[in-house]
Amino acid sequence: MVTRGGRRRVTIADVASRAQVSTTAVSKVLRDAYGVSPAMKERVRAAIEELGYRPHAAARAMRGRTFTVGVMLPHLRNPFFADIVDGLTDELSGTGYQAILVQGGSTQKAEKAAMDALVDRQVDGILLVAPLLARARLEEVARQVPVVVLGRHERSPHFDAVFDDDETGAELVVNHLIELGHRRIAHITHQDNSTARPGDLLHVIRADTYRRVMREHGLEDEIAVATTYYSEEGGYDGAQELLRRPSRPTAIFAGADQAAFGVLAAAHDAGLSVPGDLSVAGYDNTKLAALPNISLTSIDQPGVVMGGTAGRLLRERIEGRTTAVRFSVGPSLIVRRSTAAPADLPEA
Amino acid sequence: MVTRGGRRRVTIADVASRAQVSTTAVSKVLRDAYGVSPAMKERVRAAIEELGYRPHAAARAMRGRTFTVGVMLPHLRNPFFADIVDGLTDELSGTGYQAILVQGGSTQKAEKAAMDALVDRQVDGILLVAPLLARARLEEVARQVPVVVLGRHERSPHFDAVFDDDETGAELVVNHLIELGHRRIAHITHQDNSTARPGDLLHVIRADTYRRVMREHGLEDEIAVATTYYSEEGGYDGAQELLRRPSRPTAIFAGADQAAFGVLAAAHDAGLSVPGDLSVAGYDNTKLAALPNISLTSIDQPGVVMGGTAGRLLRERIEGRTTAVRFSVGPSLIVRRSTAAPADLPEA
DNA sequence: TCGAAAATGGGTAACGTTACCCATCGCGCG
DNA sequence: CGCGCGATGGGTAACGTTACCCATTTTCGA
Repeated sequence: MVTRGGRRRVTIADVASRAQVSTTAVSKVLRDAYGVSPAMKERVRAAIEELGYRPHAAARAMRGRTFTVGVMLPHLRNPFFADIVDGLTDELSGTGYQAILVQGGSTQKAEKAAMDALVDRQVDGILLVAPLLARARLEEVARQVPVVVLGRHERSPHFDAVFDDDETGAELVVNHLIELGHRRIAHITHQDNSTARPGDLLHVIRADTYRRVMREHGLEDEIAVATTYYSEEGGYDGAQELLRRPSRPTAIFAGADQAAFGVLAAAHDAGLSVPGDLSVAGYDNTKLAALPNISLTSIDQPGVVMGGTAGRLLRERIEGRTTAVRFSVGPSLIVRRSTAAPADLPEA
Repeated sequence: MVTRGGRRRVTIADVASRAQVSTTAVSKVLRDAYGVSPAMKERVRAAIEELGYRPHAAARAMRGRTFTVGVMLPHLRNPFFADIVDGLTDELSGTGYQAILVQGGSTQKAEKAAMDALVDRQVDGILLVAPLLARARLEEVARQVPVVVLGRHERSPHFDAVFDDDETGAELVVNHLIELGHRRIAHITHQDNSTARPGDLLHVIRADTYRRVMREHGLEDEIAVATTYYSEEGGYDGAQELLRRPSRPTAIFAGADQAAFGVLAAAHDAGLSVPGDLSVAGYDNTKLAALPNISLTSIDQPGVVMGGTAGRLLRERIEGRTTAVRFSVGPSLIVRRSTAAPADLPEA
């Protein structure tokens, strides 16, 4: 290891000698601990200011808190994650906590490595966004550090869950399409590589709800699901597959906007007009969905609220709460120009 | 701080007693240091395996390396950043290094805080993506830890720079529009909040190049620049402003795809067809640009390569290199359907 | 006025790891 | 046969911070 040229870091000892107090005193001031007179507090604060002291997070990690929360995201491509992180950062700002992010990737191995990386760095709490691992594995981590899981409907006594009511969301979409007069409504879902209980995964819930609503309207024979990925390529491939089927769907409900964008591309390449020949709906209401050229009907999830709530729950857990909390937010349907009545609608 | 229920962490001492060697020996094995016999190495490895030992990054941070590199991103909304991070992660995989990300935000204060957070966490190297701070401030950090800056054309003796040749890229776009027959070509640039030397900032280079190429073609009187932001809103507002001007442009070159998406929306809302009434070009060639409904002419930057290179340079610096490197990648023009000859093209 | 309790300040041993140094052993060479 | 050196292994003092405990001073009620 090369020795860097910079001056030695300002430590608590430097502050102590400057303020003519003990290092213990400085530490107490920093932590707002008991046993400090206002006068001493003032002197120490001044010394901190003058010397530009910043706590050494790694050293703190050896003893106390790091004032760091770790966030694991599957990837950075979904703009919805940006909302979550913004909500979290907002909630954390002013509390002295800093968020660090790591990429979980798409395999369980990579995800485990990412989680371990956070544990090894001694973060005070971890937010897991849409993890793949089985609940038992998450609970293992939750035994070591406070955990909040976002995007899974888990009911665990050991960590909190924040999620969108995907059942209601999917219902809104499918009902909307049925009300428009569609019967051959297909769905594109996500191929998971997960060992979680299927019923806890948002894409499974969306797909199951799609099937249930179809059945409830006597459309069980029209159920058609393509299992690809919640990504542009996945949407494209899924749509191609669905459009090749003998009874071509008149509407496709993609489980995520990203996939819906791929559906739009596939429709275009197949020479189908949207919504003339095919209605398309997504989920997440990403900003792009609102662009006039796209104008995608979608489900809005309050990502900022979800991220903020996750941050609050994490802080509560760090402060000592041990009872589990589940927080569900309500989705809302945003109708745009990608959905309309099917062209061949038989007059009622 | 609550004491967590989990078992005590496995430490180097546990491994040592299991393998019947000293902690020093274990440390040596971990670091591949000199003075270990193959036999001992094997024993220690076995013990590590059996106990599931993982190095405690925070403890390492007190003495040696953390095997962590920090990445500061302005935000998570630009999918181009995902490519950079993927490139970096790829390059780092197998080397034992882990990347952690922090959000820099849009103010210099937030950016400074984000950088400090990385320094305080004792990362071995830092990748700064499109930072706002003045070079002197970056060099201050670079004195303490290896730094690579991505997206600025900086020439500093103290850190490496990885960037796209924005001059060539902007030239490609403007020449393309001129060749199509456009004369009233406008540009949307980014309002920076930066104290960096303007000539080092990519958006300034793109804007300056736009002006230069226009002048070189005798079009100095047609130069029109809207200074908003590289974001959808920014593109929308900028386009509105440009389209209100007396001599309405027939083409708009937005400095980033995100802004170009906003331009498309503004054109739509103004009742202008693209490319019939207005040609639009972007920069970055994000995936969305390729969607048939958008089909945006853009400049492709090899983000994965840039991120990978940044990772390599960072590792080299961590290994001891102190001479500065600048790495520039070549952009390429991707022509799509958002650009065409202007409608009122006078026959030549 | 005395004693006890509260308020205030500091000493010190950890936390897990690594860098530096020293001790031992065996072997080859003069 | 003795010496020196390379190979191998370990002891130990940091790194910067905090938690626990103890010492001293101040306050206040009886």
